[in-house]
Amino acid sequence: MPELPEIEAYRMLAEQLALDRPIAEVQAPDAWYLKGGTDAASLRSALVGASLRRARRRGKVLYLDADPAAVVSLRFGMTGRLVVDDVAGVGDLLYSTRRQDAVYDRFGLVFADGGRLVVRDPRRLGGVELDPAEDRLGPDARTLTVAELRHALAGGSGPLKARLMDQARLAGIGNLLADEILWRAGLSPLRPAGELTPAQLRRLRTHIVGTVERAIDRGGSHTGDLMIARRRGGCCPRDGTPLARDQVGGRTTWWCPTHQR
DNA sequence: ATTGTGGCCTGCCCGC
DNA sequence: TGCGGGCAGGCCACAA
Repeated sequence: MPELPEIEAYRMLAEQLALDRPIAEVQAPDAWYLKGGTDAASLRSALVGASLRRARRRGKVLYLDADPAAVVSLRFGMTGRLVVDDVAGVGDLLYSTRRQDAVYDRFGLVFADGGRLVVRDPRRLGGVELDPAEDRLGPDARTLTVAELRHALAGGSGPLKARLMDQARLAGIGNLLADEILWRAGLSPLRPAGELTPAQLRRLRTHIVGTVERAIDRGGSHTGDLMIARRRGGCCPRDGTPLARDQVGGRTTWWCPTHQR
């Protein structure tokens, strides 16, 4: 599903293909998909005649900066893709259908040249917002510092994994990346978030940034080394221990009780 | 304030 | 072989 690495691919696609093309039409056929009080009329008013100048990303949110000034945020849930001129930002998406069907188009910008930027999301778990509040998200996981991580985890009594996936504290980590990061860092997903030693904090920060960067290079959050074992009967690729399967933060969590402490 | 839970959405997989 | 109940999880509303 789209986590930070997939959204980064979408951002690059938008930067490559969608900038500086005057917008002729806004397609917003699904009012449910418009969030934060946004409606189709306000989107048209802000965007028709404008052009996109920049595509930014913070965590799992893609921001399109338009000129005259307007910002559109795109969230992709777990099955959303970005498609520009029929070029998809990523290939297969875990848990999403491979069908490329226009009935799943939830939002679109039609350019004056006839091309199109589309959010294609079968399960409608994503959303579009005009001029969103961007400070609802924590610092981006790709460029996370130790100080930022310390602050994100401070005072937390809940499980470490739940904090890592809290987008308001740390933006970009989803369920698959969280499992992979904690597995690589050798930390239990269940340990209290606020009780890491300075050395563990540094180690975790290294693995967050490193795992994210590697997933971007390798083409997605499903490319981690733990992923092949993330199934019933799966064993730890590092030490062969049968993996534990728990619900942590409401999410299915696969982890190694031997080397994750 | 923080933490936990349920529901939304839909395609697909597994077991009967 | 066909069918239907779970399952997947990002995110939000809500409860404690």
